[in-house]
Amino acid sequence: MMISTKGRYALRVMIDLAENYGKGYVPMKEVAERQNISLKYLERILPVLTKNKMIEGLQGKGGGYRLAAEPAEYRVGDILRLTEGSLAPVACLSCETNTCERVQSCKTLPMWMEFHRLTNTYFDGIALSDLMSSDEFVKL
Amino acid sequence: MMISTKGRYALRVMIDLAENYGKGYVPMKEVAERQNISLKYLERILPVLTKNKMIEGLQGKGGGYRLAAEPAEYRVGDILRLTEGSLAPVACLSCETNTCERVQSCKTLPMWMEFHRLTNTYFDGIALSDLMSSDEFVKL
DNA sequence: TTTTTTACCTACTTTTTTAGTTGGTATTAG
DNA sequence: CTAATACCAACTAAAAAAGTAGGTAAAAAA
Repeated sequence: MMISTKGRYALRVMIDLAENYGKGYVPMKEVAERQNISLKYLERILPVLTKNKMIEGLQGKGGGYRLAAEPAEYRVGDILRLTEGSLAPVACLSCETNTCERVQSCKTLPMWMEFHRLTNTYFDGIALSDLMSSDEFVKL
Repeated sequence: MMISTKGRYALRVMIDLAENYGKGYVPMKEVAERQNISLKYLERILPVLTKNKMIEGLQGKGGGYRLAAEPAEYRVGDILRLTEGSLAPVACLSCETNTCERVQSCKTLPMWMEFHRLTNTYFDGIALSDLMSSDEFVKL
């Protein structure tokens, strides 16, 4: 399985916040209930999104989270790469610590690279706004 | 990471056998040495390929494995689906045990389904013969 | 100023998956 | 009979995934 709960939950939270865009700060407790996800687990997933300015958190009563920009500004690819670390299909692509000494002769590497490119292109082609309830998701 | 060693090793074994196609049975010991993979681990991975008639094993001295058909007959997608179980990006797609009760309202499901289709199409578009040393792998 | 509500933080735990290893048995050629 | 091979089942160690526990800090409302 390529996408873990981290990425899937983060995406669902982002969609939820997108659907509440413009209504101020939304408490994560509400999102967790709506999405039926453990609040505590969500709290562990969100920091990477706030640190990368995707969402903004406000502490205290009346606080919560909100999107930092319009839903159309967000690419699903960015959200998944942040939360999953990478969308690479095999380890030797995910970072520069490529310790594989067969790189030069590897017969499958080009295939993995091309698939990686394809994956990024696909998810970068989808905006958060494409996944909101009002829209029907249609993609060739 | 989507593809584990099971799928990657199986693919390398298949390429190795493809490059020795027509030369009779090749002992897995040789393949393991060439590919620098534990023979014992390979022995655990291969049964699914033999049971599905992808390769043929012959016991005893002078035995080994060989492809059951020409390299061009094999699709990378088939090899990966057999060894990895499925190429689905998320669990809710990989089988009919879809216990998720949000199926109807899930805003991300169509996106995962389309990516799944894309993935299968990509890997089904590559034949084992495309990965052999003689060929230069070029794919749009 | 006290209470309540929220984000934010760190360490721990449990379960599952991955990546093997160990120790064999069955079969076949020479 | 011996050597080389495929074939088989149980076990193990390490890592990752998925989530819990138990707080602190900040801000608004009472």
